[in-house]
Amino acid sequence: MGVKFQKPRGTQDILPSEQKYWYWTEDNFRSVMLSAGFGRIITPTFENTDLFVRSVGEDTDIVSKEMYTFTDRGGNSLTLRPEGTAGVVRAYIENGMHKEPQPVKVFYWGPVFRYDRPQAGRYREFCQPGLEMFGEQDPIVDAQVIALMMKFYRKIGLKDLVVKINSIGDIKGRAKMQKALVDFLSAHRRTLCAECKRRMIQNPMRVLDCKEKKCQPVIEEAGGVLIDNLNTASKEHFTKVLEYLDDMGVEYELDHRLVRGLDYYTHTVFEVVAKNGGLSIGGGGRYDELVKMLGGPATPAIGFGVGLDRTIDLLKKQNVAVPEVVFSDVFIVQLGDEAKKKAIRVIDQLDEAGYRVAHALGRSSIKSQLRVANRLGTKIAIIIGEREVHDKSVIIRDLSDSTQESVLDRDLIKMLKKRIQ
RNA sequence: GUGGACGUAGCUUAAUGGUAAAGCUCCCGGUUGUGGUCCGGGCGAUCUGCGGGUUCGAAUCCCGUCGUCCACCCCA
Repeated sequence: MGVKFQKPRGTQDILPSEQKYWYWTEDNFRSVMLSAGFGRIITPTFENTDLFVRSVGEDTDIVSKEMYTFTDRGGNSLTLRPEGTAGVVRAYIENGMHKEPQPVKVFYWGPVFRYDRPQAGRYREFCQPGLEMFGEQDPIVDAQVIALMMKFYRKIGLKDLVVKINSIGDIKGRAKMQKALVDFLSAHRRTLCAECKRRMIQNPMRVLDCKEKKCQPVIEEAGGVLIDNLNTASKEHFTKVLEYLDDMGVEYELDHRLVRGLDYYTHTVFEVVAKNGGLSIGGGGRYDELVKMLGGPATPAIGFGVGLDRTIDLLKKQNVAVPEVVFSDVFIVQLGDEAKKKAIRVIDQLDEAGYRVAHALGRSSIKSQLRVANRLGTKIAIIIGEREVHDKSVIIRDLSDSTQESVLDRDLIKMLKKRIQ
């Protein structure tokens, strides 16, 4: 059979056998968020293109070459969200959430889209849970948010992670810092690649992202230039954040080259990676100017996003045992027409009692039905044949140890409870 | 966006110019109503992602295209 259609490049089918990882991470994420006082928010999967251009930044890779942008029938330019923050900030402003008690704490879970060349751990549609916290600029929340993110990773069972962290300063110091950076880069312009020379003028911070070999020595130093030129307030903020992290026992690693691919960040930026290297599985930072920039009141804010697909890849790589999804507690086997009718009644009864009931009513031989039960991994089989119909009884068989007993219909639930706690 | 490898039944692979194999899975059976192991049998590639070309003849060679993976880039 030739397959006519295949999934679009960079997308994935996540089959039932994979779902245990999704339930596991989703349940944990939700409980970590709820217990920390975050409320769930669901925003549209697509927004006006301009929202992303303005917030993420025109000269970022995301906006300049990775967005799924389309024109709808009304002629509006819309874009499938390439990240989670912009939409939440828009919602915060649009719904007047700045009138709610601050800080406002929300979390989300959903797909994001980037037109990028697929690779292991890199998809065009991927799942990105995250949180945003508005209205608090104290460095303690930077540390708390990072700690919360690590708590999630710890709860799902990941080990050996480290937070890479840096500060890119506040907006007031940005001009001076950028000038120092540009001065420094200009002095070394001959050793920089063409792209960097362009970025130096358009968006100097982005030069730090360059991986061009010839630029490396300069960039290495440039990171130091940034840190050295943080203004006093920014330095203080960053120092406090690190202090709090030390205090909370969160393991971090300073990375002066970390500037992140989105323009809206200020102060603290961070990414999480496995200690033995690999892709970053989550990241975030503070963005104190974004709310105002998008038309809201000046509001400090901070957030992070988790790359769930990569997180799950890492769970597998680290052989973390996640709970199996139980598809069925009992399996009903029926033999003959009358038994089949009785089976339907028993299925209802057990369903009402809260059991997950599996069956293969379309099959007739006991062998084939038990084979299915075995394949599903069901612990208990309930066998109903002609004899049981007459005796008003059923056979309860424990497939794990091959013991079985005949019980009267009216004792079924009671006897089942003994075998399944 | 750049460079490279790869693409055979649901899955993992074999066959490298001569009319597509195997294991697993799946289905059926191994005496009266009992699974997992074992044994026997069967379904399964409208033919080797798709389209074109070279050739008497292609899964095997060439081109294009789609997809996967790797490196770069970027990030989640």
